[in-house]
Parts: sequence; structure tokens; C-alpha cells
Amino acid sequence: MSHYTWDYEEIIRAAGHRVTPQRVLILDAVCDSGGHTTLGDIYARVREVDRTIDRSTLYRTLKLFVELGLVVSADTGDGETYYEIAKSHRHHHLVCRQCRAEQEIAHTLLEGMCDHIYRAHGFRVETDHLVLFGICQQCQQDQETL
Amino acid sequence: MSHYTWDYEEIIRAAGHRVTPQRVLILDAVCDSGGHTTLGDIYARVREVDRTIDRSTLYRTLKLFVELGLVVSADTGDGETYYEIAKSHRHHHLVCRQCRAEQEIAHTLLEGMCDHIYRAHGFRVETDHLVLFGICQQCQQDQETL
DNA sequence: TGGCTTATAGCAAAAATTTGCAAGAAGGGA
DNA sequence: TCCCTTCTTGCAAATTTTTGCTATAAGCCA
Repeated sequence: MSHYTWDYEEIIRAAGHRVTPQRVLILDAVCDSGGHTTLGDIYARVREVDRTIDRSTLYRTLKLFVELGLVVSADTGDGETYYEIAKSHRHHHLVCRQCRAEQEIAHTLLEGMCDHIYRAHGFRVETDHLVLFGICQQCQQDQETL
Repeated sequence: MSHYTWDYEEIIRAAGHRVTPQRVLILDAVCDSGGHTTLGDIYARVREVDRTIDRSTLYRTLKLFVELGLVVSADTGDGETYYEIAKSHRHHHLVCRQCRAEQEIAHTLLEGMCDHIYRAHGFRVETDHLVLFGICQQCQQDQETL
């Protein structure tokens, strides 16, 4: 999915921020890389187009995009933070503690929990990109056969 | 709750690590501060007792404790990472995007979700300290009355 | 208890991330 | 279209976090 299909400019402006070439470029880069990307990767892509862009700009912009919900960030536990374009369908990730494998899961699986929390605490959960840790099916089986 | 009540030494050793005075000191510090603490706070506490302890040791130790499950860490979105002693009851946090208020919720509320995920993907979720973002009851009401 | 093996601590240097600031540019209004 | 306000940028410097290295000490075994 390309960000050209949604009005990200409007989202940026509505929040009182300006649409600058640097911001467009960075959003492009996150988009083009598809799936999870790291800051270093985004930086490399951006620099290919504009050599003058500074790392601080990248840090600030990424932070802004996450705040605005344009980009989703997640720390999968290996020290690096991953970034990903927010897709229209909310999704989450499972990360295996053993083999580090990742898989995407539908938001549907979390809806029941959100309801429970709302009923119990009146709190409206809006987390749209969760990373859950645990043990994947494969690793469980491997363990049993030991 | 004090860590004296559980055999943290055994946990450290069982994982093939050594129990050093620095590690005990750091675990003490996390424990004593009760609730969420920051790295800076832990450092200050530790330094009161042992002036020679280095920041790198603190970083490495905290990382180790999180891996071992002795300490639980969470990034509540304001840039700082919080640390907390892993309690016997699994619990999670709700953080309001608007007013930044935090509240603790029982693990029970997540059990249904864990089941769903297990049935759908065979993945056993083990995350024992989740931070969920959203809007708290108070802020929702404030918004309505605007 | 004494000796041996090897994980760990502290130091220093490197790498990553954040921040202050002045010049430049986005967007609104005349 | 031009001007004005103020958000943004790139730079440099500060701050935070990680890493490589060597001496030290934890824990095992005789």
C-alpha cells in the first residue's frame, strides 16, 4: 500500500504541522521499504535522494509520525526499534522469544480484550500496533520432542 | 514486596550467570523504589551505596534482569524507560494519551486474548507486562462536555 | 581450603539519540 | 502575488547508551 492513497498531508496539517519536502521524503522511505524497517535503513534511503538531510531531522520526524499515527513503531526486543507505515487494517505482531520469528495477527483477536478493559475501567484502548512476546508453535513442538 | 522473599539468586545462577554484589545492589534499588522507576533513579540509589559502580554495569545488569524476568521494563511513551520489580501477580498498565495518567490492570483481562491467539496461531503469549495506550475515562468525559 | 576457569566490572572510547539555536521556508492573509 | 509569522531544518554540542578490553572475582572441583 502506498501513502499516496491516503491524505497524509491533511493529517499533518490538521495537527498544526507543516508539510515539508523532508517529511514527504521520509514518509516515502518508510513506505517503500515495506514491512518493518529500522532507522538506519530509512536514513540510507532518504540520503540517496537528499544528501543534506540530517539524522536529527529523521529522529524528530519519525517521532512526529508516530504521534500522528502515520507510522507505527515497535521494539521487538533485539535493541532496534522498527518502523512501519500504519496500514488501514490494524494489526499486531507476535515475536517468539526463542527463535525470534515474527508473525502478524489481526486486530480482531484483541477486540475482546479491549471490550473487557473498557467495561472494567472505562478506558478506551487505542494501541494500534502491539508486539506480544511468547513462544511460537514450532518452538513449543521442538521443546516437547527433546 | 521484597525480593528477599524469592530465590532470585537461584534464577540468576540457573541461567548460567553469577550473583555479584553489584547485581544484588541493583536489584535492591529497583525493589526499594517501589512501582515504576527510571534508570537515573536507580543509578542514584545504587551510587549512594557504592560510588564506584559504573553506568555501563547498570545498563548491562538491567538488561539481564529483564531477560531473566526479574525486572519488567516498559516505555510509556514519554521517552524514558521504566523499570519495575516483577511481582508475583502479572499486571499491565494503561496509559492515557491525553493526560498521561497510568493505571494498573489485572492480567485476567488479557487471558481471553491470549486464548484466542493460542487457538488461532498456536502461539503462547508470555508477555507479562504490557503497556496499552488509549484514552482514560476522565478524558473521555471531558471531551464530551466540550 | 586453594586453585582454576571464565563471567563480570570498571574504564575509556565509540556510537546512538537528543537538544539549542539561527537561518530558511511553509502556509495564511492582505 | 507578496509579506509576515512561526514552524522546521541542519549544524554543532550535549547527553545517553553501547561496546571492547583487561584485571578481578564468582563459583566449581579436588
